[in-house]
Amino acid sequence: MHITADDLIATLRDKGLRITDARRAVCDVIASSHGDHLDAATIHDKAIRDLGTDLDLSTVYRTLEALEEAGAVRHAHLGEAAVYHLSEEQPHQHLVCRICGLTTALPASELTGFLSSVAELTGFVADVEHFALSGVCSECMSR
Amino acid sequence: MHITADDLIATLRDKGLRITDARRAVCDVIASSHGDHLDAATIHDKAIRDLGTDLDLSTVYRTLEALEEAGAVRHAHLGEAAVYHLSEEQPHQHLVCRICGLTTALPASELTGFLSSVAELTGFVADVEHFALSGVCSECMSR
DNA sequence: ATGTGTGCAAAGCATTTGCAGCCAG
DNA sequence: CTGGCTGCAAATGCTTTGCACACAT
Repeated sequence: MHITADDLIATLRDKGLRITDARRAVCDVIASSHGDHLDAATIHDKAIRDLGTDLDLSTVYRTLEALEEAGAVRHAHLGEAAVYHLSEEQPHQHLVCRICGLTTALPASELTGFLSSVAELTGFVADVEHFALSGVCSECMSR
Repeated sequence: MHITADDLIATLRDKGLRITDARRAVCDVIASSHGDHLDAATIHDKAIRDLGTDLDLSTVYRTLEALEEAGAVRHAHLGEAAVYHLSEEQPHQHLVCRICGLTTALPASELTGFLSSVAELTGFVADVEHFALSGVCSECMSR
């Protein structure tokens, strides 16, 4: 099932951290943006606009850091800014077109074979999430 | 065969650009660091220390940009700073350990199969060079 | 000559950090 | 109460840019 904002709050509480409006807001935004990958600035904006919680951008970063340490959230680098998402999401590789900038996802099924052979060969356990695969999408290729 | 500094200079000249000491120095450093991936600051340092050419860091960036536009050089993101290398180098995927920071290269043979299936499936032509694959190396895994 | 390339300094971005006060526990 | 959390502002690290002067062509 989906991770809820309360689940994230509980995670923080379990770490012995205090629960504040700012942290609640960040948890809300992340939990409700299920599937999307948001950067810190967007999370900040959403917290202010959608939730009416006035918090500082640095607090967003600090909260994301705490959630990441707790293992509830991960971040990836798809472009300029780092994007954050729930750890529970299924592994998928992002394909970012360097021409049009469009991001598409590569099904996990295609990845497992590749990753296991990498692990077999080098012992390296890759985290495909972390960096996008840069390239040119089919649309832009045909131009 | 290896690309030489003169080849790079010629590339710039062919683009109608002027040849200066600063540009010569950047070309020298890149051509002679064959195989290595250097960031702008390192190229800057090497130009000053090894070649005695006193140039500005911004000039390094501008020259790299020109070389990249000409297709002679490419850049990749392995960590904080972007690293630059000759385009002629054979494709290889970098595996960067998130624990110890060590970078190892993945043989091209492992990649081609994966990449062609990605292309087949999605039409996306990936540039594996551009981003490293983040993960945990075998050393750090066993700890 | 002439406009391209340069150094310098300052601006941009995303992110981090120091600090004094505030509030969750 | 009391220390963890916050906002604020300033600092960071990489990269880009504006500008007046220098120099390759």
